Amino acid sequence: MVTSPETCAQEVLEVVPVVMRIIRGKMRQHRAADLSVPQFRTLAFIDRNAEASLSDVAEHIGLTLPSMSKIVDGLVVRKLVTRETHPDDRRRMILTLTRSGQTALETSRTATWACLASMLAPLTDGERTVIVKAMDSLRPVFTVRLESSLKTAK
Amino acid sequence: MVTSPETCAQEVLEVVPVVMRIIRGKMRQHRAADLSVPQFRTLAFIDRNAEASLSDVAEHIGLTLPSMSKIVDGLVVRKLVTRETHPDDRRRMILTLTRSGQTALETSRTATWACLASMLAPLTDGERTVIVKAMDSLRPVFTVRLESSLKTAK
DNA sequence: TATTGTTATACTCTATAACTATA
DNA sequence: TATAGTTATAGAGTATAACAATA
Repeated sequence: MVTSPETCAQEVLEVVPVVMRIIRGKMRQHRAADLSVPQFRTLAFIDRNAEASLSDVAEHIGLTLPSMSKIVDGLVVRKLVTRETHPDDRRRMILTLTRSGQTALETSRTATWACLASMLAPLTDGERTVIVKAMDSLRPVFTVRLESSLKTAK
Repeated sequence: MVTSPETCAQEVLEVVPVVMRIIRGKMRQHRAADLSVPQFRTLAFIDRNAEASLSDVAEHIGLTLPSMSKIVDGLVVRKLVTRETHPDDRRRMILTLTRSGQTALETSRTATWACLASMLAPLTDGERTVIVKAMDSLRPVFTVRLESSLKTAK
């Protein structure tokens, strides 16, 4: 079976926005955490990358610095993230999750997983396997490369 | 191979937002059309469903009536859509694409397809086939009926 | 001079509540 | 009364441009 890039693109363009809308809704629905998708992704990145700078996060999430700055503002106000200046380079910020931030991330992640999982449960194992394989193919294609800014920063 | 709903959900939750962000960027990038994703989806729906009402569009895109109304406002101002009252029920709107609207839709669709296709081109045929199959599985799962939530909201 | 980040400003997207017009 | 849609209002997400602080 041959699948042209065009056909594949068409399918992706049709389905991904629909899935995205559901994910967004699910996340907002969990009042305990109440995180938007960008907020969730920001917390997740900071969790995975200790002492990340604002530029690191912005680059990975794919936002401009001002946009990222504003999102982090909100997270700091909600006390989910702390923002300190780096002792060795006072231009840089060191972003860290607070205890609350870790909890919010975990709560949101678990609840959203559970919701999505229940939606995916009616599918067959085979279908889910295909979906996972598809995601594994798509991930590197659409992931912004961090050209070592993180590593050099550390 | 067994893939649990949880594993599948995790993968979807991780990859879909990344793909979505690229799609959004690509769409905005084509200055000729310059459509946001919701605008694009709205035009596509009106194109597929002649004489759609505002409620029809809102329900299928998954937005509230005021949100949809505002999006359509913008499209009407840009002369991509016409908004007329239905002769048989003057509460209803009849939404139709203008010539410009058809052109904008086609331009945006083609350009975005081409961009995505070029990103998907390095994958193997097999990988693309898997992606298409995955999208076909995901589509019905996430194409959710919103009537219930809309009605209870009233 | 280059880098990191913030502020100012201006959009779009989105929701809820209150309203109008029509049925 | 019920339905279709708009207006009012508010807040988040996003971008560009201009700026400040630091290196």
